[in-house]
Amino acid sequence: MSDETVYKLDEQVGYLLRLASQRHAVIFQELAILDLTPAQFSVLVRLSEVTTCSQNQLGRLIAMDVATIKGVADRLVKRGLVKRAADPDDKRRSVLSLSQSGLEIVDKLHQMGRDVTRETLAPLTASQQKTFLRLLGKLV
Amino acid sequence: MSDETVYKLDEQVGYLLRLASQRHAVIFQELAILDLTPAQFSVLVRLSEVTTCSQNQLGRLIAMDVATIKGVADRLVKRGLVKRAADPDDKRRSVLSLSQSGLEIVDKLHQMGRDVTRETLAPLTASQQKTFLRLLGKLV
DNA sequence: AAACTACTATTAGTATACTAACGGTATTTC
DNA sequence: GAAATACCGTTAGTATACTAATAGTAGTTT
Repeated sequence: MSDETVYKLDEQVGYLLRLASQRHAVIFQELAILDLTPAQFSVLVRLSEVTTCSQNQLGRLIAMDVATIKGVADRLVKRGLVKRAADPDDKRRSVLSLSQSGLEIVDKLHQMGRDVTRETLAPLTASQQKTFLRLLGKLV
Repeated sequence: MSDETVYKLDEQVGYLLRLASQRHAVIFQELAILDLTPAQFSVLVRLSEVTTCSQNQLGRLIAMDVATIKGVADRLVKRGLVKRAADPDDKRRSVLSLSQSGLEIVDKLHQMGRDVTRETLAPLTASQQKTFLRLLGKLV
């Protein structure tokens, strides 16, 4: 006889993380400006913080694979929210920065991000929200 | 002056959920038998619980889109872990069930799932783990 | 300076995860 | 019993997210 209880899929972290991410994605989509995705949002916000950055370096700053950041950046450049330029000092690099349109929506992005977080955490009390974010932060 | 504090990407639920999911995916991959993915794992475990199920219904039981479950089921059928049969009572439906090979690994799946969860939650104390899972469950 | 190593970005391939549209089948409603 | 509605699975298209391979560039070591 094992001391383990019956295995319940609905109690596993990985499964619950997927469900929570799904719910967050729905909320994000409802509140998103310009039909931005969470990944695109992260790129824009981080880029506004660092002003200028090589593509791979930016990926590292938001935990995105080089192949992933490539695609996300491509779409943002195509939409005119991000500029891509050659680095004069290092021919390997392309330097990313926000375009004028990108710069103009930064404040709206922050407000939108706050709304998404508020709505996502709404099922929890203020104190539970603090606890949850603290513990979630430890798992990263 | 706003009463809101500065917007920090690293403190937003959505961003943290993505990072936590990434870490979980890495751990899952390290401990996975047969190179199973988390999605495939969910299908197999749920299918072992219900024995038999239509494809779309199974998707609903693990919060997977009809288009998503289609792809996941296809790969599992191709690998011989899942059987797909026509429903004699409803010509629209295809009925899914575990194959012999699928049935034989159920116990290993449970053990593996427990290991993944244990490793993923390792940064937290036992009491924190309970709290975290409870709060995460409220966000689903 | 040549060799080695490390980093840059790109590409191809796979696996989720969604939307939207489709044709087929069941059920309900009148 | 015919029409309307709902559900089934499939397909095409888009967006993340990874691996692995590649070519080009930069730095380091000898």
